[in-house]
Amino acid sequence: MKNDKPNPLDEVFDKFLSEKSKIFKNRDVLRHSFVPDELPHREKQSRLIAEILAPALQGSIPSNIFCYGKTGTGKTIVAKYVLNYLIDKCNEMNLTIPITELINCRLVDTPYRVLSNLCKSVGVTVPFTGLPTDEVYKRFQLALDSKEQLMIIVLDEVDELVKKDHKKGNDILYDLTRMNYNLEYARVSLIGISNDLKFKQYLDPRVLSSLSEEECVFDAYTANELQDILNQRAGMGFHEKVLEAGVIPFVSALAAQEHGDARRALDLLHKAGDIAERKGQEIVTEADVKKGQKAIESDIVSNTVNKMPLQSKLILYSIYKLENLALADEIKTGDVYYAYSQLCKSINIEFLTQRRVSELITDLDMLGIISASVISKGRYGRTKKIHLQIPKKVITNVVEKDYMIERLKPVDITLNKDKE
DNA sequence: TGTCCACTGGAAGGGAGGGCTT
DNA sequence: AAGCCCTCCCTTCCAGTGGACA
Repeated sequence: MKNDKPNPLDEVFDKFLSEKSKIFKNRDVLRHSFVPDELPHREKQSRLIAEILAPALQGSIPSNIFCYGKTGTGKTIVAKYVLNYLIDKCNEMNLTIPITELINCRLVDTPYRVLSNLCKSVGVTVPFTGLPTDEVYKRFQLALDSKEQLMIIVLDEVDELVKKDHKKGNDILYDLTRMNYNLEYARVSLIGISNDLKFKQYLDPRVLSSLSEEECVFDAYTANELQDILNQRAGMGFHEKVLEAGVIPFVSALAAQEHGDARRALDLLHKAGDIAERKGQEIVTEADVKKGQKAIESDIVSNTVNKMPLQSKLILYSIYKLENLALADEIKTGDVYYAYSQLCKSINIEFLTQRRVSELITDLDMLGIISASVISKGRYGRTKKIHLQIPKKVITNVVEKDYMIERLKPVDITLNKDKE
């Protein structure tokens, strides 16, 4: 398998395998998916959820719970933590262990897929498409009700399910929240998690009342609370005295500015450790944190842009080209559409309608890649005022590397008004 | 004060590509 | 093989809108 010539990659792997990390004791505990034995500053929420789920241990039907709070405020981890604890408790007391299923509705974003995941967790396989949703629901219900058991379903980012299709999203939630009425032996409890506080307004009142029988609010962490969380994880994840004194307060302060996002804080601490390690340092400094922050931001943006479909890249590229024009002090939807259609013509591909382009512009805005605010220009109509929000370097590094876009580099873009 | 612009954004539906049931 | 259903991406249609201008 090996030839005589040494592969330079050997050096990388050998070094990694032979040397113990001077920085990390255990990297995994710094991942936000890791569930520690204790959750600082989430005792109240853990207790509340545990109290709501506890009756299930005695065979009654637990209430559905709706948890909400901003990103990185510990909603998902608290749900996982309580469920793990519940399972341990059942083990300890020789009780039937509940089936638990955590579904992230950002990834599993249609009623069909949610149901097919639920089917899988009760041992039923369904095709990834082809069946009527009703049929998948029936199969799930039948399998679940085949014996006395409790199932706890956690729908993380449940708002995504409803935002995508109000009617279908509400229907599936209605069915799941009311499922207990149709079950003879099994019981179901639903935990809905959302970071969109406006989400409730999309919900059918019937769904809202049954989903939020109990509510659990997660406030943003303060800088001090973040420090406690980071200290706990750093103690497990880093070797002793590896972190320079100011590192944790600095990371906490940065994350507190980002509306108290613990996930972000952990990522940043992890990244800073990585940077220090790669440089062969023995301590992590504030400078590493600063570099880490830049690297994280740049990674996120580049990845997002890279994964976008061609049409969105072309729209983004049109905005970039327009921003480079001296006249483009105020880029409007119409300008972008005109520029975009020029680009499409130059590489001989069909262009989308303005309605669709307007929607894709909104998507880019949601991703934070551009800003697009609706403004009125009086008798000159209503439009979106558009600005690029990412460094132009990302466009040249990522978008221009797309093999389709490479073909149109020489094309000159003009503003809509220039054509008259 | 009414008009009118350049859109926005909701709703409905088409059709392609996938797969199931009968 | 036919009929049906799903998702995804898109089009078409159209009512609604904020505010500059006549």
